[in-house]
Amino acid sequence: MPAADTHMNAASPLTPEVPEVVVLRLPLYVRVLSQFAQQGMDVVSSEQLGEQLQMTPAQIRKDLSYFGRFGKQGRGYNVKHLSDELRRILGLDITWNAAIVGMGRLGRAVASYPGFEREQFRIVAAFDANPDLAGMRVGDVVVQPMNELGATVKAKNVRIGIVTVPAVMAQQVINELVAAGVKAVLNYAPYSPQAPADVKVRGIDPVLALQSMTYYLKR
Amino acid sequence: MPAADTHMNAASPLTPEVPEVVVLRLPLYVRVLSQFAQQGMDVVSSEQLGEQLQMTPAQIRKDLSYFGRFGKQGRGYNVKHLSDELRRILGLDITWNAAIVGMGRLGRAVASYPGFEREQFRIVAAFDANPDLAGMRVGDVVVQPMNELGATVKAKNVRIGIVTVPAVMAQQVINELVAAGVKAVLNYAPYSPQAPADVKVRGIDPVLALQSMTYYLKR
DNA sequence: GTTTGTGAATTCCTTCACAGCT
DNA sequence: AGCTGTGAAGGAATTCACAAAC
Repeated sequence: MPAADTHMNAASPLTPEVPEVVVLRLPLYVRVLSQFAQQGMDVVSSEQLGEQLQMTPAQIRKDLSYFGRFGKQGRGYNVKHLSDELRRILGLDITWNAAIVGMGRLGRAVASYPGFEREQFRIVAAFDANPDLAGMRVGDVVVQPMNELGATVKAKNVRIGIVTVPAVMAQQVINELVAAGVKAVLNYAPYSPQAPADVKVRGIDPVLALQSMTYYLKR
Repeated sequence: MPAADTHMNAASPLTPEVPEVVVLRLPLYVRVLSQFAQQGMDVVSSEQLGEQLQMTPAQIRKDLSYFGRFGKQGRGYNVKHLSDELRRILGLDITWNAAIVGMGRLGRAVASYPGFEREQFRIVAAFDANPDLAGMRVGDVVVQPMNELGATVKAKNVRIGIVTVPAVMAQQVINELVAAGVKAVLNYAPYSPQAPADVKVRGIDPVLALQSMTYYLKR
């Protein structure tokens, strides 16, 4: 196991855990660093990062300090170096395999989204409960029936499940993915699923996002 | 920064400043209440809501207490009543008009997603910078050129913008939407935009969600 | 001079625990 | 008895502010 964690504190029996909210922000830093790199910048300050991300420089520095010391006083952070370090910390230095379940309109759109491949997430299998869809080609993969999910997930080293089924099917599908060994689920269904504590679930629901904004719109 | 006013407490009894995290959770409550209603339940406890949403009952009760007293001691909450109240609080008792900008593959998929209409968000206009797409029919609307954005947004009472353009175009498009009077933006571009404080922006980025989960996967 | 990294201070959020209502 | 609503307590996250490094 690589020594990705520079944190000390060996006295506590429990590992000093990085707050989840910090982990959620790291990809944002990676994204903005790519942008700065594309603009030809090779050094950036926490001030500049904070301006772009609408957050305080102190928060960025504090977040980074959970993982190490990546900057130079009086100068800032090397864009390429910080980006590489954060990618390594997040486990983005390798390609991750994902399986998508639900090949209706939404599933086909998600499977065709080029943003995944661009960031080294590869959809290596697709499933649908409708046997009529089996054999259909979507992107780089061929749709398989649900009964092949367990074996395929294991055979293809799939660690991530993407769920694009109707809300009423989501729990059952997530159960099957978890049973097959998946430890991370990206859930597009408008439903809050149950999952074991060692399985990470993130929801993508544009309707929830809209519904929280209307609160501020209605004067 | 010497403008540190620690006594700016708005003494107004009618505006108890609700934390944004609370507002972000309200749509979740609405969603789970619909689910319970569909199952035929007409009363729920904070315990039951908490179990479904994986949060503590106390948090749910505290959140609701920002807006009123919706439950009955010893009994719980009337599902229909609480749902109606939360929808009203969120401004979901009316239909909201939205405009979508960027009619490429992603934009067409988003515009066709039935989840918006189902929750009374109506896409009433669509725009694209490519003049060749003008006139194309997508769902219920016809794609218009960008130079018609300002007038159309005003004419059709659009309060929400949905941005499905490439990252490099996102800031410019958001600027145009804001100039046209839009006060809420749902941003699908993998980019963190700048916007005035009175404009709400929420990002939808499945890649960010995946990137924060891999941190936990790489054991 | 500039900017980081970080303990300390502060602010914000969650959970507790129980009075009070049904 | 059962469950809400809510001050108070406790815990987390953010921001401050400054010594150290360049």
